[in-house]
Amino acid sequence: MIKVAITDDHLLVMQGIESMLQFESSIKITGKYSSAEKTLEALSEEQPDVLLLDINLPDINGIDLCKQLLGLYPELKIIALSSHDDTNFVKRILKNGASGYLLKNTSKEELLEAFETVLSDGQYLQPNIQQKLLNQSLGTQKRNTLKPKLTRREKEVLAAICEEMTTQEIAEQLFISPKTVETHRMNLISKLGARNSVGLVKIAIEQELLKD
Amino acid sequence: MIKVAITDDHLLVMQGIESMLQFESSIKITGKYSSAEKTLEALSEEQPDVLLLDINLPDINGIDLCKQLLGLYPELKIIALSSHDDTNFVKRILKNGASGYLLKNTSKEELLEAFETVLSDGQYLQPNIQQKLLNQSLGTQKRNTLKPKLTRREKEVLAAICEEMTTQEIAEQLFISPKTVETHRMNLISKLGARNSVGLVKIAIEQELLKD
DNA sequence: CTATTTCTCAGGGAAAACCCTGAGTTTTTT
DNA sequence: AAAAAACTCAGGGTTTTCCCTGAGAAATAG
Repeated sequence: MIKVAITDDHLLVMQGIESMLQFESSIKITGKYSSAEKTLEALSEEQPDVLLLDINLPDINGIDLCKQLLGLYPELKIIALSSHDDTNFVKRILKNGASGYLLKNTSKEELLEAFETVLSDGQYLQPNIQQKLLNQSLGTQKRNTLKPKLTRREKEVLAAICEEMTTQEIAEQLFISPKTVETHRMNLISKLGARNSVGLVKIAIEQELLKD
Repeated sequence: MIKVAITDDHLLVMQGIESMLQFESSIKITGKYSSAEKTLEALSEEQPDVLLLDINLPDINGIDLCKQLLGLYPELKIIALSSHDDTNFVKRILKNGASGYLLKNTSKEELLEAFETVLSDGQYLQPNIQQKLLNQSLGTQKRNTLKPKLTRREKEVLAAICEEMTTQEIAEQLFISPKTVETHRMNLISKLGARNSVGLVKIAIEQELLKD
């Protein structure tokens, strides 16, 4: 008997999973939580074998919650649930200890297979996501997924530029010299291939560079 | 007996709705479609009274599908389903004929109420979304309230600014003096309430000021 | 511990953007 | 035809951004 818990703020998804698994005698749903807080609270009482965890939670970032939970309960297997198949996202959450990644268009069969895989210490990814990750690591990708890596400071400066702040204001906000802000701005323009700050903002919005 | 169909590429959501409504004798789910294409195909055979339509479909933009369906079947009531509560998004889909908007964290009671409301030619919005829209229209928001009217030239200049062009370049492209371009830029900043060109671009993207 | 990356800062100059005022011309609306 | 709105341009000044070089300190990765 596998004990499964679900954390998702979408009732429909919760219902969907429950309905899918209701006639599976090997599965028992031991908990349904609609927020990170409730999950933490409930797991302090009793831990399931597997937690299906929605990434887009209202209160906390799903990745942080994942990290936190695994720190508390190293035996717990977490399968990330998401609507998006962004590979960078997948990589991030897997790096933070999740054992699997499922899109919400999954099937009962896939769910069951995922449970088995992660409980025998494997890692379960949906085939198409696996393919994508593979392509990415092989460089077989088209062009668009060239998501440049920005450093912490660069992200902060970029965010401030997007807020229509001037170099002077950014410097004061970050407690650094205006010259340093300029350096970051120039590095950003160079890294992102923009011609000026306007291009920076466009790229930041398009590629969602500031999310997380 | 209300005939309800669902279009959503997430099996879990589909299952969730079905499971929620399975014991409602007044509701009959007449179709479940995982893509826009399948929906169009199926509705050409038989139309439901209400269609629960996920906005984020793989093949077509949900808003376009909504418009298309209502062109074909004016009697059809469409309730948009989404994970996001972006008010601009809500406004857009309602303008395109949808009768309701529900987040995926809805409940059975709300679903049933939504069905009733839209079938009696009303418009159903979740209370919190309604509140948000209200606040927005009351000017409780920063700059999103008014849709500023831009002149032909202003749109051209704005578009060029968004292309990362300098005043000099824009002047050459439009065969006008750089001074004139500056004037337009200043008028834009003033009209749109931006602090600089970066703000201009952000607003242009957010509010789709350059579409037509 | 070492190598690499990131973060920090500066000088100095060119270019672009920002901001005001004022004003004639053309186009559109009434 | 008159009024309003949009388009045009300029003078003249301030502020900000852009761009280069160079370089030490701190944090991170191997």
